[in-house]
Amino acid sequence: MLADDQQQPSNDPAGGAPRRRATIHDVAKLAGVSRQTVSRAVNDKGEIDPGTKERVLEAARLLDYRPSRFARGLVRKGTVTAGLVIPDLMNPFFPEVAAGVLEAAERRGWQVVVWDSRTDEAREREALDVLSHQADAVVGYFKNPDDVLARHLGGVPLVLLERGPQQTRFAAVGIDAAAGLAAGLAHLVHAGHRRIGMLDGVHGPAPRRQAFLAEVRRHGLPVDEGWIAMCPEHSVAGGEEGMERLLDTRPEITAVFGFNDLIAVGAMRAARRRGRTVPGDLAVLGFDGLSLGELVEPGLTTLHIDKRQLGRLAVEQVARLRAGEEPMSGADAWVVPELVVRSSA
Amino acid sequence: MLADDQQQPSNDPAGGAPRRRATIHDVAKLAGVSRQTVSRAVNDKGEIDPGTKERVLEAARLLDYRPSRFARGLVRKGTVTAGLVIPDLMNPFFPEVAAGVLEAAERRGWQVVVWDSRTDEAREREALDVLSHQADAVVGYFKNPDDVLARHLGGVPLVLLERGPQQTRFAAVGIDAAAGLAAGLAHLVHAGHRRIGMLDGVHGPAPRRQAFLAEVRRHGLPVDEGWIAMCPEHSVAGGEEGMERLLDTRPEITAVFGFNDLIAVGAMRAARRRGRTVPGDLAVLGFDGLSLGELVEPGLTTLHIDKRQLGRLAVEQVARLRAGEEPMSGADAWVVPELVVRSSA
DNA sequence: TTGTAAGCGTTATCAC
DNA sequence: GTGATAACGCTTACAA
Repeated sequence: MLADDQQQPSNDPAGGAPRRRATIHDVAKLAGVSRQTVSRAVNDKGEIDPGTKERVLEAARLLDYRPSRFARGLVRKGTVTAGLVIPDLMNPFFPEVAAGVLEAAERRGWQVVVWDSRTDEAREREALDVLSHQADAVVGYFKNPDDVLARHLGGVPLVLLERGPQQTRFAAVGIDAAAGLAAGLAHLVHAGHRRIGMLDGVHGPAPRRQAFLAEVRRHGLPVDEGWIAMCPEHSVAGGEEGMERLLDTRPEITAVFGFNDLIAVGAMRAARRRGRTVPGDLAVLGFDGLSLGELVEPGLTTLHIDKRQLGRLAVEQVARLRAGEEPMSGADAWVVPELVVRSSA
Repeated sequence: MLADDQQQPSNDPAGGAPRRRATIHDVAKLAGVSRQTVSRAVNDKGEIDPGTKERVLEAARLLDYRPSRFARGLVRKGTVTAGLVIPDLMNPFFPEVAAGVLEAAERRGWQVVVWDSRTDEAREREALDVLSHQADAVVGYFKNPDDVLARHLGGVPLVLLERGPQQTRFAAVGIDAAAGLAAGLAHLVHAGHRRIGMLDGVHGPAPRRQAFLAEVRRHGLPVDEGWIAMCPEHSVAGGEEGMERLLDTRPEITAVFGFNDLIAVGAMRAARRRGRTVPGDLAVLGFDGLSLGELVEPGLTTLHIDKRQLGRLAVEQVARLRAGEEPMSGADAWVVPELVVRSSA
């Protein structure tokens, strides 16, 4: 049986030059039947004599025959491949989004080709150059502006992750940063904080920062761009660095909102290294809801996002695009963060 | 220009039934040229009049034409797609391995289709059933035994992650658990521990446990299966549960080795909840080297693995298989853990 | 510069 | 049960 062939370089019966892969034709010839019969045997349809079938399968095994997915795809429609572009596999946030995408895609019988762009705009473009040829649709995180994306997309449908409708002309799924920050800042203000800073991420969605600013002002608290420190990267180290800087320029803050949980954790570490206690001297609020937040001490208070759901939604958008339907917009295409209070704030 | 088309349901110029996708033929007809000319325009080869090219491109845009990747693949060889089967995207270990795979694959110009098996044997088989048709090779983590894998592989080359040569007839890349545990236990023993338990993972590679047992015995320490508690899952929660049990049955232990870092962190938490200090009353040693280990308190002492490298190696094995070469074996196909001492042990 | 013809490897249709 | 024959959508010679 074909199945029993386990030693891997099973190949090369003649032991010669690196042969081209066997085709259905070769198998047919070797088995002394027509290509059609080979097809029947390999895809085990009925309408074939068990004996012939056996003979064909044996020939196939001998030649290490595997049907060409291209030829097959050409003739059998229905194989859908989606591209997924992820900026940073090391940030636990994104694998979880990816899990949602994979889950939803699998449910639809789609495959997913994954690319790691490492938050690099040039790499994003390379990803699109490839995926635009190999995928039926693309979902992902992109820093490149709409027109650049379009140029490298060659007409393939695109669903942007974490971009609001006012930020792109493409279909998108996003996070309701405003709602999240309303809850988050209400919590901080309620706890008595009036001098609240932010640790922003360099290449992330601007809405987090805007929502922060809006909410702070709505509460009538003092704030300006000086209260916001940029983190060079969306990591714990980046958060530490940003916090150091913020503590230098605005030592009076009593609370800080981190662009994401990694940055927030970095902020806690930096603050404590500077001799500040958390939450005593400095309250820290994160954004993401990584499980990491439960593990650090004190536990991280954060705006939890259903990342899997974000991924699932993205796939649903793709499906709509493909069906020629209007993509979801507004609240349907949003995930709303939920405040999870632990000890850090 | 084609590129400027950004609104997404751009489709459906006639506004009718859900049309089939336009082919090169349709474009040729609309532009009033031959298919060959369309091909030239789309792949912008030279040898074409700028005017016609423009006209063709316009027609293509109008029809929302995208070349079929199948037809293309059929005629242009060289598109390689690898399948990657990952057991648990929520464990930060695996995204990092995946990153290594993606990195190496990209460098070779390969694409990677990712599947999340969620450590489920049935799902592994489903993944293989699909990937065996859609991928040129598969790498991944599998619980299914060799013969089952072979049956669902249909002859597609497979590279197993974290299986030693004595555990599989397939090509594989592994972790030198023995070397790791030698270093790890030496450290614990040197620190004076003589009663060391282990928190094992249910469906993980057995070598960790075997190496643990071997090393403990080599040091002449008391140990039997009772010193090893099974964790129901490879997570912090699983580690907590296992530790609870171990503390019940073997309260005399002064140190514990965790199957992976997540489990080790769970062990720390459970131990402390039980009133034991770490490392004072209980030393904890992990295995993986997740960055999480630096963030918890106390910092987790662990056997650090270069996960990216593991992924890269796997891709290299695939390349060898494809080239008909002998896959690497022994030390070449191993990643050696490195002891990272922090405060937990 | 452009068109014609011949595959690429598979499956579906329809005879035999 | 089995085998021609015609697609499938594209590219690559080779002509024109």
